[in-house]
Amino acid sequence: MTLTTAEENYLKAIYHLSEGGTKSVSTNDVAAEMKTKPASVSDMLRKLGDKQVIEYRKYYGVNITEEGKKRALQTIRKHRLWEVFLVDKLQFAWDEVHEVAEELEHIQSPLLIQRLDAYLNYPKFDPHGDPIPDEYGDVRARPRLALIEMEVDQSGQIVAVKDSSAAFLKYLDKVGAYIGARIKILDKVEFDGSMEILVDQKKTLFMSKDVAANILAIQS
Amino acid sequence: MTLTTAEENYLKAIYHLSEGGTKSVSTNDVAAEMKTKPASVSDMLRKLGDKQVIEYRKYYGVNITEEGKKRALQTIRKHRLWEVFLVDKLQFAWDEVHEVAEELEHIQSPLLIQRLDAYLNYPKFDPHGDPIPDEYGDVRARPRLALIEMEVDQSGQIVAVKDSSAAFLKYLDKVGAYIGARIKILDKVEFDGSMEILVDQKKTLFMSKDVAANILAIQS
DNA sequence: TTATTGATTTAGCCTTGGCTAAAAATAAAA
DNA sequence: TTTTATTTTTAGCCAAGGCTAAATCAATAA
Ligand SMILES: [Mn+2]
Ligand SMILES: [Mn+2]
Ligand SMILES: [Mn+2]
Ligand SMILES: [Mn+2]
Repeated sequence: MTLTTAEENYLKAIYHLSEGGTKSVSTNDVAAEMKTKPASVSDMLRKLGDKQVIEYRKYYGVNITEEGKKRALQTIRKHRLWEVFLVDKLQFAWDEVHEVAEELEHIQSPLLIQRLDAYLNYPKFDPHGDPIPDEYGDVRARPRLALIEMEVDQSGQIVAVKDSSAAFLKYLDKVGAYIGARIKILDKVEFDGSMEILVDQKKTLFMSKDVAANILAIQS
Repeated sequence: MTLTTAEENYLKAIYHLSEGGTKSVSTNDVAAEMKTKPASVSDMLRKLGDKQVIEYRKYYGVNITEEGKKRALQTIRKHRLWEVFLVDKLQFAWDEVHEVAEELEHIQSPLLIQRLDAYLNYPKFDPHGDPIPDEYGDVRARPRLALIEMEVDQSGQIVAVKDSSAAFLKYLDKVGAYIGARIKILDKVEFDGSMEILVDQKKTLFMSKDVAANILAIQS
């Protein structure tokens, strides 16, 4: 049973909103995420329910099924592989890839994805640090935490961003934060939650709590 | 003014059927090419006429406009660049690329195509020997003729195929004909139009007139 | 326990791109 | 010139994905 482009986009949104299928999702939340109206979402949920990729009980949100999770992860895999291609091979900036990948992820060709994966040397993470599921939908997730959750004097390495909007990514470029950077928390300001971070043992960075909440790191 | 995927496909079909905009095209011909019904074509022709990419007079075929030609050539450019990518970078066989390129050609991103073109080193021909229009829609076409039009003892080089179906391309692979091969006409059989060809000064190939009509060469 | 409110669904409409069957126009034959 | 055959268009229908407005349900407050 195949999904349309619209259905794939909805399913991906539901997967993300449900945090990997662990919680149920409301019609209104899906509408907000998809920038569409709740009435349109109700229609689509009925269709996705018919196709068994979600479990839909009227008036009580939806839960993604195992089959649905598998489908969503396939689309996510394609999205992230294309992002790697755009950045590594075509010199796109990491803030320029999302929209294009949003289209490319719907190209139907298992051979294409298999070959692309090999060509990119089986990458494990996309340009934003998000893990790329393998062809069976398995994700080798690293334990990550937001900078804002780290304590003063703790060290680590930036591995991903929570917000992949162009605006945020451009800001990170400007201040010199990037995935792979080694960091150390120098100070946390009680008053406004802002932080002072040492990057690569040489550069000091001040950031608001909003920024610190959207940078993910592993501790070391 | 933007075209939908369906409109782009129709326009491309009309461009090809009109032999680059030189002749007008009938509703039935478009229907056959698009594997759809004449009634559906009538509808679409009205839409394309409204968008000024064709000139549509009811009951008398259509002619593609200058604007339409430019649009069609952009789509053709994208199709052929993707085919080069699939063959050169992802190791697709030349008979495996068409369907995928038929989807990829509709991805909307001028930057993507510009970067892809550079990445592929500005190729001038696709894997089937068809010329790739530049970003302004200019095509540097080589004068080509079908093997069947060549005379005994004439020499040349295979530069393209007229039929790009998987079946035909697989057949060419099997018998060892390929784009770039140097050839010489050894014999033409009056009775059935079949031919005997010398490939690369060493291999002799017998082919039916149907095959010979679908291989294009430049004379030398 | 009833009334109210906020979330959700239903009803009805729109556009795109298909289809079939019927009507109409053109082209060909008598 | 009239009839016939072929091509093309029109009319009316369908499914997918949107929308707005109205109805309905569930949860909460009174
Ligand atoms: Mn998408
Ligand atoms: Mn990403
Ligand atoms: Mn296409
Ligand atoms: Mn080609």
